[in-house]
Amino acid sequence: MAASLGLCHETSYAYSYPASNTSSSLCFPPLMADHIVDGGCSFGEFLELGHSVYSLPLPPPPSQPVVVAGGNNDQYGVSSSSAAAATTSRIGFRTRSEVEVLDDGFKWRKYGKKAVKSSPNPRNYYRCSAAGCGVKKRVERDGDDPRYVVTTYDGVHNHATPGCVGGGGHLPYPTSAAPPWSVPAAAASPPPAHAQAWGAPLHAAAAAHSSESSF
DNA sequence: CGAATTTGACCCGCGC
DNA sequence: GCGCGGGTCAAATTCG
Repeated sequence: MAASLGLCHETSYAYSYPASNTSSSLCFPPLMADHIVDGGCSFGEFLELGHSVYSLPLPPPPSQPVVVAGGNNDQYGVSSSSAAAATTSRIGFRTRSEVEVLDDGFKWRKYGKKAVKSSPNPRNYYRCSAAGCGVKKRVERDGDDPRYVVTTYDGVHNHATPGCVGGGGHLPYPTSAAPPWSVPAAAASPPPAHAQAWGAPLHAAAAAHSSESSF
């Protein structure tokens, strides 16, 4: 199983997506479906789900449905946002990693670093370097447990990652097996059987990840 | 030489 | 209205 890979199987995810956006080809870090267990999913806070911790930083939309993948509300909390958020979705997840910059297939350019009060660790700001793509992400070490890195994505990529498109092979899963959050509106289907494989290559990041076998 | 990173300053929004 | 905190910008520096 994923744990044997010695990778970031302790990953927490939180994501909210505009239900209207179904055309985006998103490739976010691997989700260890096999590690996602039960947990009363609630918005606005991290959820410890077995080895994984989920957080849903955005408040639940008042009327939009929460699209859940895997047929299990406790597995994937993909919340749809209101119209106002149709262009600004936010996804947050916590990953146990020694490196802060996880290789998710996209090319990020750092544009800022800031010490925030909510955390003793500085927060780094990255922007997708792809032309026309305004997706941003914030990366910071978890104040409670520095072993974890909290990453928050802001926005939706309007392009495929080099690893997502055929031939790239950068990401740990094939495009056809895009993770549920890549197709929010239709995410009510179970994750692909090979979802576990998503946990494989976070490449450099993965290489630097601490071995989970000790935990 | 070009691209990416670093770092301080500035701007904006929110709470008091 | 003021102060604080968070986020972004832009110039300088560093690295490939």
